[in-house]
Amino acid sequence: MQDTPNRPYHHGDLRRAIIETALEMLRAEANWQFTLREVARRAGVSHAAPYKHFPDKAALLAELAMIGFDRLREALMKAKPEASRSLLEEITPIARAYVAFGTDNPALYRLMFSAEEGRAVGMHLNERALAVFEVVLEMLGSGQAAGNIRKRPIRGQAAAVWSLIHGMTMLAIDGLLVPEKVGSAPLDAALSTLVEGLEIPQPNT
Amino acid sequence: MQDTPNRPYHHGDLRRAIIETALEMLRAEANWQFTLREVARRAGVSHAAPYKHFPDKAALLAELAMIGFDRLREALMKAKPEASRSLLEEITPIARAYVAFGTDNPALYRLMFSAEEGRAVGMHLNERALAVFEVVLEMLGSGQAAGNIRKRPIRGQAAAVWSLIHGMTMLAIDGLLVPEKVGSAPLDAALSTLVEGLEIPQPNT
DNA sequence: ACCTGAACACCGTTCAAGT
DNA sequence: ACCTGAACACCGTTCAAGT
Repeated sequence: MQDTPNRPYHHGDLRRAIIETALEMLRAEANWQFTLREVARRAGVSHAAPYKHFPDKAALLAELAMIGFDRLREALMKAKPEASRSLLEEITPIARAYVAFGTDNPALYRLMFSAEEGRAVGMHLNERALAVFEVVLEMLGSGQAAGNIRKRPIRGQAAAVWSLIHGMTMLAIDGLLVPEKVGSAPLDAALSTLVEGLEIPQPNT
Repeated sequence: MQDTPNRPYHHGDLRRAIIETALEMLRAEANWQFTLREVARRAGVSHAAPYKHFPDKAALLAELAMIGFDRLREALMKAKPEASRSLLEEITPIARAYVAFGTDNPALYRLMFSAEEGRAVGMHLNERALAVFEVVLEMLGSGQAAGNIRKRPIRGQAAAVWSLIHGMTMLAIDGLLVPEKVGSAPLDAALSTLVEGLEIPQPNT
């Protein structure tokens, strides 16, 4: 696919090719044992070539994880509704987009949260992950300002929202939170429980 | 440790020894690349010996994961308070015990939720995992019966509780939900948000 | 400056042979 | 019935050598 018929000795942009090949393979198979050699093989280069562009396997994984976080953040921002009357209307599409990102890209999502090495190396992985947290934070901030949300420490509320959605995504990927096992539409049900804890109680409760 | 000085040719109870050695190693190092050969080495047997007791590496991982779920369930039941006046009083010690289990045994906890193979093999891993879900379910059931909890579909509420606590545990293990980064005492803050969504609104809100 | 091929130290898994 | 040792096909990583 990315190897030209008369591929020259020098690839041209092997770095990008490696990343794209890896992302493709992550998308294709959910339970794939990530292998540097296989990535190189499919990119059409020797297994030693990647080492000219990444210090080691962990560095590539960290890079992929960062891309994953960036994409997740974009997906969340795109899902953000223009205007919304209630918190549930605001939070539901974002939460849906989040879980959908995870279940559509299970291997990548897992990778994003298991790159221990990448995190230890001191790369910008943590910051990228916390950028997702910021999206949640902003949403809650505007909700509090609009008077839709209980006045509580906002970082605590954000921790609750992120934890719940991240946990649900993980359980969904693991096949543990599917309708047959846990009741129908677990996302919506869990979400409304969460929203009831965030929003200011209405008279008709 | 578990290899006697004059160990005979036949180990006696190698199956148990392998499991215990593996658990020990999981406890010792948080970011350990699980290696069948290293387990065998530390158990004092050849690297082929484990294959007489487990069909393959995935089977051993699945077994360890099941043990992990059993221990988690025990820890939760032990943490369950005798009597409790409010939902927060009931749920807080359980949630604390859950997160503590994860942060105390990060490698094992990760393993429990990443044994894709073990789940596919059709072992009883899923059932063991869902037994944890049952603990949450029971707690909410008694809470609803006592009139502490909003009358909502209970499986949805349980999905919210398990997702939030699982997500928080994972984020804590990943070092993403620590006080410095996310505000102080994220567990307590998130928990009170969740509890506000579960319990029937009090007049003094 | 970028890539290859051989080499090294590891894995998981199998299988004939040992006790 | 249970364990070992050699063997096979794989990895990640390094390094001299090629273009």
